[in-house]
Amino acid sequence: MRTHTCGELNREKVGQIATLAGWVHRRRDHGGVIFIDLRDRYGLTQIKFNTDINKKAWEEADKLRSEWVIRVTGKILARPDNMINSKLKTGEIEMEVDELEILNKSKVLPFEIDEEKADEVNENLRLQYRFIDLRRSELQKFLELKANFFQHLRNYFRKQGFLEIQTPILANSSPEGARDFLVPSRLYPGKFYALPQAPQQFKQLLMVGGLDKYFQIAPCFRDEDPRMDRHYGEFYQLDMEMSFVTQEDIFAIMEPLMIELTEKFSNKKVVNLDENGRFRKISWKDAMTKYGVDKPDLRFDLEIVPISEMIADSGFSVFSDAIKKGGVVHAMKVDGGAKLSRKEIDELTELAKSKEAKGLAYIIIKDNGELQSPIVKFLGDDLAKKIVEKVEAKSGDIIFFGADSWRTVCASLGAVRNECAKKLGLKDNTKAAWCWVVDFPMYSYSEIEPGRIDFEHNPFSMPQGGMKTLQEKNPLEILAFQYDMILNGFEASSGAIRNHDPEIMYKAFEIAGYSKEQVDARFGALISAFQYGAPPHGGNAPGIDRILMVLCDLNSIRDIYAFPKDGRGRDLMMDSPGEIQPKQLVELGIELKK
RNA sequence: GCUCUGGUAGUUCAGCGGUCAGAACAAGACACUGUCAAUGUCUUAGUCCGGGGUUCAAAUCCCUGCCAGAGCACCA
Repeated sequence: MRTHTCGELNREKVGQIATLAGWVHRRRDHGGVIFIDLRDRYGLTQIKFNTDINKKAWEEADKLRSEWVIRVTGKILARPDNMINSKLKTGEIEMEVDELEILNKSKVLPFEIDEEKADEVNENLRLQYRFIDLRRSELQKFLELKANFFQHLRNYFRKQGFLEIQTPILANSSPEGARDFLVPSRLYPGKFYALPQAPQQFKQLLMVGGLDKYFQIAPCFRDEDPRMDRHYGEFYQLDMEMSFVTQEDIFAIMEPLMIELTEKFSNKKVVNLDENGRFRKISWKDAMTKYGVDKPDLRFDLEIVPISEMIADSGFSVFSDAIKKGGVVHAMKVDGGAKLSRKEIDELTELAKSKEAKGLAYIIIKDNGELQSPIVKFLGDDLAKKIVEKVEAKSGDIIFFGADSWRTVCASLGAVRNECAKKLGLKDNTKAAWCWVVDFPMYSYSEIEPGRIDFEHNPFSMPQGGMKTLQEKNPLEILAFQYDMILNGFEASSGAIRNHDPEIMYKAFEIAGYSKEQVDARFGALISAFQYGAPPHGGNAPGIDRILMVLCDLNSIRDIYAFPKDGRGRDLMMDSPGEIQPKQLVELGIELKK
C-alpha cells in the first residue's frame, strides 16, 4: 500500500517514485500550488500539488482538510536550496504528487493536535478522544520509549537466567492492604475472585516450587483514590524474586539495571553513588532523622541534625519541655535560606503545623553575622552560637528547629526540607539520585488503634535475628530485612528477604495480634507451602510506571498509559465503569440495592 | 469524606455590578504559483455550569447543587 513512511525520504531518494500514506497534518494553499504536510508515526513529508503540472490531482487536493487520511504517489524532488526546511528530517525533499487517493475523511477535531498547546487543552477532553491525542508525536515517541524500556528489562533478566512467569489475574481477596477489585463468581454464587494487588504470594509459592529466579511485568490492581504519581486501579510492577539470596544479592542485581535504565532512557546523570559505584544504603532510622522521610531525595544535602543533648536544659521551655516529655529537638541548616521571605517562612510554618508540629522556630544568620530570631533571647547568645557552630551555619543561612516527639519532628522537618529545596531550586532534574533505605522496623504502633502493635510495612518480611529476636526483643525495636529503593525522593521499589519459616511466621503474626488459626485462614497456601521445604528467598518489585515518570520528567502518571483512567477512575473514551445487562446479574446471583 | 482552586465560543483564556459579552487559535468563504504554525480580507460561532437570592441592573455579589483539577485521609 505504501513504499515508504513519512519520515524516511531524503536527498538520496531524489528522482524515485514513491507512495506514502498518512494524515493531512497541515495544508498551505497558495492558489496555484498547494503544500500539504503528510504525517504518520515516523514524521512529516511535504507533498506538493501544482495546477500547471497535474490539474486533476490539484483539484482533488483542493478538497482536502485536516486529518483526512490519504495515499499519494509521485516523484521525489530535491527542494530548491533556499526552500530547505531544516526542522524536518525530510526537509530537503518534497513529493510532486501524480496520484491522490482519499482513504478516509475526518470531522473537524474537538481540539487541535499541537505539541505546544497539548498541555493547555483540557485533559478530560483529550482522554475522551484519546485516539486523536495519540496522534501527537510526543505520545507516540513515549509509547515507543516504553516499549524499548520493557524490552530492556526482559533482556536483562533473561540474560541472567530469570524466567518470566505469569501469575493469575483472577486471584483471591487478600485481607491486608488496599481495597480489592472483586469479581463475582458465576459457578460459585456468593463467592468472589479478587484481582491481585501484587503477585506477592504467588511469587513466593514459585520459590517453593523451585523456580528460583522469577520476574514478571506484573499488572497490579488496587481500588484506592489516584494521586499525581499513582494511576487509578491498575499499574505495573517489575516483580522479581530469587531463592538462596541475601539482601546484598538482590541489590547487586537491581543496581546495574537501574543505572542502565537511567542512562539509556533519561537525560539524567546518576549522582551520589558511594566510592564503589554502588547505591548508598541508609538505615530507615537515619533516613527519618537526617531527611525526615523514609524516601529521601539525595539530589541535595540539607541534613537534619539532632541537638537534643546540647539543648536539654536551655531556658527555652518549648525545647526543654519537648525533651522532658521524651521527645527530641532537631535542627536543619538551609544554605542561603536567609533570603526566604517572611511570607515564605510563614508558609513553611503552616506546612510544619500540618504535620502536627506546634510551630517552626528559626534563626537567620544575617550577612554581618548577627543572629535574627524570635528564640535567641530565650536560648541565650552562647547556646545560640553553639548551635550555629554545630550545624555549621554561615552568613546567609537559616536554621529551622523541630521540637516534639521523634516522629513528629522527623515528619515536620522533612516536609520543610522538601519545600525549602523546591523554593531554592535544589531539585535538579538533570540528576538521578538512587539509594536504598534499609532496616525498616518490623512493627510500630497502629495508627488506627492506639496502643496496638501492628506490622510497619510487610508482614512477610524476615525479622533480623529470626525467632530469637521475636522471642526476646521489644517488638518496636525489631528490624526487618526490608528495603525500599528510592529515586529522587520517590519510592521506586519495595522489597524484602521473606520469612520462609512457618514457626517464625506464626510468631511474627502472634506479636501483631493474629492467632495461628487466623494466619491459616488468611494465608493458608503460603503457610502450608512453607511446611514442605521452602527455600530462603527474597526479591523486590519496582513500580515501572513511577520510575518512567520520574526518569522522563512527566507531569502526570497518566502519560505513561496508552489508555489511562481519568482522575476519578473512569475511562472517558470507553465510558467505563458501565452498566451491565440484568441477565448478567441474574447469572451471578447478584441483586443491586435500589 | 475533608481542604483549596476553578467552570464564559469547538479550544485556550480575558472581562469581576452598568450599551448588543470580547481576543487568539480552530472552522467556513474568497484571493493568491514556494510555503513550511503560509499570508490577506470577510464570515460563522455563546443556556457566561444548573437552581435560588440581593439589586433599578448580575457572567460579575451571596446561598445551594453539579462537574473538574491539586492536595489530604487511604495506598500491608
